[in-house]
Amino acid sequence: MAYWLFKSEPSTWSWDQQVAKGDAGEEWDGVRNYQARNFMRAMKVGDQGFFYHSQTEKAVVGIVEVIAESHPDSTTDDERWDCVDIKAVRPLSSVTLDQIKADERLAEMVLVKNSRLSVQPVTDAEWEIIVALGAG
DNA sequence: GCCAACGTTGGC
DNA sequence: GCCAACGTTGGC
Repeated sequence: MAYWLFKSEPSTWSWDQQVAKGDAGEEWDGVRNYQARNFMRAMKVGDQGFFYHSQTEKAVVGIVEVIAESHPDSTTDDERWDCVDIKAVRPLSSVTLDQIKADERLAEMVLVKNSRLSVQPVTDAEWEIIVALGAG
């Protein structure tokens, strides 16, 4: 099983909105970046990911799970863009970007190295560290 | 609100 | 196929 990170501006699509969708989940649509799309194409049902709020909050706020593998993005007719469906699993006590940057074990995270990429892979080690930080 | 970084587009 | 111009993102 692989781990990922999904980034969203809370004013556009927030954790609360994701939670409101329940087990039915929702498309992670709107991605128009090849790297991010390719990561979504690599996802399998059951993979887990962090839900990250950019902009005002800049924190990992919850855990999501992939419930449908990549398929055409329903928000565009452009066949280049695919997306997966995800559902909220459980909230985390916020792990802020500051905390992540302050932890030298997380210095290689894509979130730190390439902050603009909206869908990213997370290593097993990074996953464990952040889950622990978010245990509250 | 600004600006740096980065990805994408389009002209050549 | 290169590269300049442009648009977008996200941290500050």
